[in-house]
Amino acid sequence: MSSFDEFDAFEGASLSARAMAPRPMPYLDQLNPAQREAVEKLDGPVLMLAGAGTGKTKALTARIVHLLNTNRARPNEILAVTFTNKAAREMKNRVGNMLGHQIEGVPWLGTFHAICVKLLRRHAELVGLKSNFTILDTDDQLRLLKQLVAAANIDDKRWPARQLASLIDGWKNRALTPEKLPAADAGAYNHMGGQLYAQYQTRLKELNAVDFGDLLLHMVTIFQDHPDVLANYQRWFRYILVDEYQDTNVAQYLWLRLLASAHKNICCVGDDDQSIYGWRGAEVGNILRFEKDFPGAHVVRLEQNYRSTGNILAAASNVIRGNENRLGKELWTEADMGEKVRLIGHWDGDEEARWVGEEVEAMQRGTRGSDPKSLEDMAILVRASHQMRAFEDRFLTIGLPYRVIGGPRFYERLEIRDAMAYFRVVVSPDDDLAFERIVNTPKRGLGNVAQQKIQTSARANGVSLVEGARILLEEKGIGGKGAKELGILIDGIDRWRKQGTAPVIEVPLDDDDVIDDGVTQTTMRLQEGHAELNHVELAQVILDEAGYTAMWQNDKTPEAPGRLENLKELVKALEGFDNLQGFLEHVSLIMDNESEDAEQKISIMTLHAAKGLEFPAVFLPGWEDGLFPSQRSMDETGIKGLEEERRLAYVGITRAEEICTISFAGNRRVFGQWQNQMPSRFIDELSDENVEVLTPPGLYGHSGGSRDSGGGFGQSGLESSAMKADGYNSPGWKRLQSRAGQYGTSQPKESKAAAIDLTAVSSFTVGDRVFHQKFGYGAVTGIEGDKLTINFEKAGEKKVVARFISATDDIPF
DNA sequence: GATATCATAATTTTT
DNA sequence: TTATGATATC
Repeated sequence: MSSFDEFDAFEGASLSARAMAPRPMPYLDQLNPAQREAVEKLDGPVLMLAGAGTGKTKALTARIVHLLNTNRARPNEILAVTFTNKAAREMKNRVGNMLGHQIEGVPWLGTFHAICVKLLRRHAELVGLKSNFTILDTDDQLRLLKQLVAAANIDDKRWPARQLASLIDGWKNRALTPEKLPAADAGAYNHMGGQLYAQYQTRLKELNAVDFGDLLLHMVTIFQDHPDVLANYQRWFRYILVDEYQDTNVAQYLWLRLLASAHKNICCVGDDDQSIYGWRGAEVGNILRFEKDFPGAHVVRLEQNYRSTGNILAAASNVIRGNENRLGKELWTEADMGEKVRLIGHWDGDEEARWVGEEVEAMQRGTRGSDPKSLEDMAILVRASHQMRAFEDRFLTIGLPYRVIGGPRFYERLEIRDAMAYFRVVVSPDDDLAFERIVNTPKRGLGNVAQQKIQTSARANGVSLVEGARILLEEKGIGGKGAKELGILIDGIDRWRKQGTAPVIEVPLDDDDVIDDGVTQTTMRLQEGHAELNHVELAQVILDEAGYTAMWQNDKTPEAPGRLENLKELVKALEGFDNLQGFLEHVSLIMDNESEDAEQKISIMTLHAAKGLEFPAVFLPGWEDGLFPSQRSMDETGIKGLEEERRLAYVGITRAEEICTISFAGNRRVFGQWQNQMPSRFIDELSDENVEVLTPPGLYGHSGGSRDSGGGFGQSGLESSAMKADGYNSPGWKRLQSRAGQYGTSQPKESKAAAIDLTAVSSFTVGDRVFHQKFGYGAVTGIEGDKLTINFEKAGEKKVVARFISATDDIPF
């Protein structure tokens, strides 16, 4: 409001005065003093220490807008880096909204990796690559390493290639090229580490390929070895912004420091208390050292939290206070104290899952002392993904819709990588890794021996695998079924390439993010005229004619339908690109997993995956020493590891807005063995006065008891009042229903018996063969209300709610 | 070259 | 316990 008052004052002024008036800055008025300070201090180094839920994205986006608004920089002179595509997308959207779409956007806002790809394609030749290099996924990387390890005659039992991969990864994170590798590191992996690393890098160059780590490493190398190139970018990027600075590794740090060293207009945003990726190479030291790196740095602390209640904040603060190495921040809030953090112990992990399930349902009904909550408003955050299983099993049994966040990303899935390998072979015939991947997928009768022959032939003739295979066939080096199939595949590759190719011409690059540094390529290749098939049709043809689609259609495993679905999605995603090549260049960096579905579900994810998210109600199960904090973490990195675990605890608690429930179990099955568990040491670090201890049902007296424990309640005062407030006539229930109604598809999610799907129940009888999304095929062995007992072929006997089951017959009875 | 069987290892995973 | 990967066997 107030900003517009100012603006209105010009209404009566002279035209010239009005024309020269500064642009209004309404975005500044929405900031608190600390945020505003961080936004307005535009020049020189700034460290924005932003605690959880303190509005750092808001400040960051406002800062970008302010840079533009004050004419400090044009949109393409701002470099803004994030770690995730999601964060980049959100920032782009918010900048766009603030600017009211007056400009097209900020072209150099993106992830470290995305920006480095863009830069590296311009300067690829400086590190011996062509600008159309491919980005290898971890699969390809591992396959390549395995070959090198085998060639070096190393027993990969004792020295798994995987281990070498993570060593190399670590070196790249630390910006160590093979030449710079310290002797101590080079001696790792049976004294061969350094040597194999060098060989790996050589091989990558031969393949015109890079891995994720190379994207940063190559750019650092280029900047270090070519001061002229660096100087151009130093001039070009007048202002630099960095999100999640506590997560930067050495390579990213060097990259930033090189770019910022001239003007030092760098603003880093982060929270040392949320540094949880040390094991991935992140250096908390980077943020702790900022003021030394950039003398005279302006440090701003964002400490007002807009997310959580007082109790939650206080409990979290007390935990994190246990860490020695921190810059120190104290979060505060204007919000009420709210409910205390709830703490509860259980007999074992199953009991814990059962209890959480009941709590979730109670919260849905609104019988937990607060308004009814949607499942979308709740999350279960675990330390390790194997903890999810108990919850999934339980939720399946009671029919509670859930969603697991994380897991393999879309482009990491087997079928997507296979499909992309086909595309790669067609687009770049010398992509040996892609060829290796698909040569016998689907099965073509080309096993180890045949593949070895292809390798030998290729090497002997100094050509790619595809050509090697062609020669091998001409020389009749292999015979039988394999030879025939290989011939079909090679013909197919030739044909597909022809069908998808049109004449190529060079056209000037007309892009507002071109940097005029004299080195940049100023033309790009464009397809002219018409190919026989457009790239979307081509993709479909490739998958069909290669027999890849058929392979999954004939597959009887429960995953097969989903995989076909994913393939369809992949082909559809192609529509957003001009050609296959363009798709392949970007896909590994941009495809993510988010599929929005209409149904309301509770989220289950790891604590790591939860960073940056928030939920009204959060469950934190498994707070037991050894599990959380993780024993391995403490064993491997000692106090450093423990402190990172503690930060993880802090991250977990601060995800909660209103209700935070911590739980632990006294017994847990670890690798099949029952183990006694001690409550996590972090539990005792919670401040007493902010915690309410709940008593679990069943701990005293009967053990666990029946599932339908609408009557299993009775332990705390909350519940007795909850019981009274229950019933479908209560205001809470009505609100729940009306809210559910907004989402069209979803029926009111059960308050127990409320939503039994009678048609589903009646449609099954004992003995029916049925299909379940997760467990696959099975036979019905019992029916009990809306729950079916099913003996699954793969998963064994389970009790599952009928609506998750579909009949395998097509007869709809 | 494909299938069955056995040994082995087992956090967290932004790109 | 379980999932995965390498060897043994057909």
